[in-house]
Amino acid sequence: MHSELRGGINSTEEVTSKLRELIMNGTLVQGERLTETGLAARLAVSRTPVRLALATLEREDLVEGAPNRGFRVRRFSIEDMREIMEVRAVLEGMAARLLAEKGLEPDQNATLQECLNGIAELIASKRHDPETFREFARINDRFHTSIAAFAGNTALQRLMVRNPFRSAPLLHFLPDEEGRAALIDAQRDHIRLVDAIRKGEGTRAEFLMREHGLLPLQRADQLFTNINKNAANQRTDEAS
Amino acid sequence: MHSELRGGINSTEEVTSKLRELIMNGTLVQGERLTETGLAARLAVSRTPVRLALATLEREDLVEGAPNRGFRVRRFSIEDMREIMEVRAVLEGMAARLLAEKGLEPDQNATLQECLNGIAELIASKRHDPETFREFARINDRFHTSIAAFAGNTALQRLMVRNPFRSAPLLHFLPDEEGRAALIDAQRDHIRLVDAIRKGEGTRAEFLMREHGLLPLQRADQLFTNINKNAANQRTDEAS
DNA sequence: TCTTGTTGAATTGCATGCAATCTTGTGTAA
DNA sequence: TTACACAAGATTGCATGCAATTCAACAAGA
Repeated sequence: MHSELRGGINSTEEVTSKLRELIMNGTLVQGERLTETGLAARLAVSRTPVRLALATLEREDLVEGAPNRGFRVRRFSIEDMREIMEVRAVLEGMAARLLAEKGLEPDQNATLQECLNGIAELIASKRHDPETFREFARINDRFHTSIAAFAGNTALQRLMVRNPFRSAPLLHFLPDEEGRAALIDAQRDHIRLVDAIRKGEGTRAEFLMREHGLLPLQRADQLFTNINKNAANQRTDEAS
Repeated sequence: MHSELRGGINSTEEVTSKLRELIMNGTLVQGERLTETGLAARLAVSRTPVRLALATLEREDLVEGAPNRGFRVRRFSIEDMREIMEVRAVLEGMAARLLAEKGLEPDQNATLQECLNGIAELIASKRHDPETFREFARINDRFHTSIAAFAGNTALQRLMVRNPFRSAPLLHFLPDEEGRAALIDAQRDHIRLVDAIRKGEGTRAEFLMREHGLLPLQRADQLFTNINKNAANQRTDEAS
């Protein structure tokens, strides 16, 4: 009974976010079996909140369950991630368009500008350590979340909050140099995006955002291509 | 303990879909309080599956719950419905674009054609009774569901299946003549949409679908305008 | 060696008890 | 009459027991 929990109003919520975190940061490996009793013991609660939490996570597509056979951590293939990002890109594009069409309030404009400035500072600092990338992820998240919130469509906003996939975590898989390049690319996109929104150019904003949303995917492809090339080269080497 | 249930493998699923149905068809009124014990008694199960079902429905935005204060049926304002439809229209537009870009398999093409033919028959029959509208709703649903399925993005498909709002039910609120007009409009949209998909014109398909998705909204606005006009006239009458 | 049947342990799904929290109705004081 | 306080009833949230199902290991037969 080592209480890894305690601190929230109700257990179910605590368990849900704790599990979400454990899955997202890889502590619970993809495909791993999740038993109610096991998790209950680990989190020092009874099976009831665990069961509730798992049902919630199933709706978020973080775990998948079969009747009478419990749950396991969902496996995400590259193809799955591509699909999720495509959907996200379209939804975020919609948010950008709505915001451009509606116009920015002064404080909203200021918020976006803060994000631009923050990332600009990070780039100017020329650092490429993990902390820099985490800071980028925070600002980037705020930038995108803000646009979704400012767009004024609560149904859209809710959908995006629940769709758990953010692109930033992918940066961790890139080597430092590439990570820095990705950061610069992202900033370039952000600047053009904010420009379009400020000018009320809805269609331009929408498609800039779509393209921006697929940016990490291109890098993933690139990574994959490199990996495949290496594999191919190795096979050629072996054959000779 | 009048068993309104029994017939499925597990209770939770049964309760979930039963509740979904009760909410959708209006048996459970918007804003109505839902007590676990009440529902459990009504559906002849214990509180456990009811609790799980309510958690699921909360994620679907059909009910809303507050900590320690249970759940109530969610209230949908006109504005809420507009927002949901806008999101749906964008997602369906995406599906149409993907399908157009990917190209139709022969059997997929046949399925869409069947839908077109079915609705054409309904229009030709010149009937405007409730059964005709229900049949339209069925075919219409199949049409849209098929496009979502054929698009080949499972993340998108899942999102659309879970977003419970379909436009067809709104037709019930329209007088018969308007309903028939709406049906003709929809068919016109469908034909152009399928044309765009067949020709691989992704952008055209996407925006036709967006416009099509907002069609019931325009009619709702029209209805509302009429209602308001009536109200205004009555006020003028009273004043004179 | 591979397939198939069987048995026991593990696990899920549901029911229910109990404490904590909220709601509601009544009484009291200003 | 209104505002407030308080207590009783109702309801939620969590823990846990029990039956039904599934899983795993092992043995028997092809």
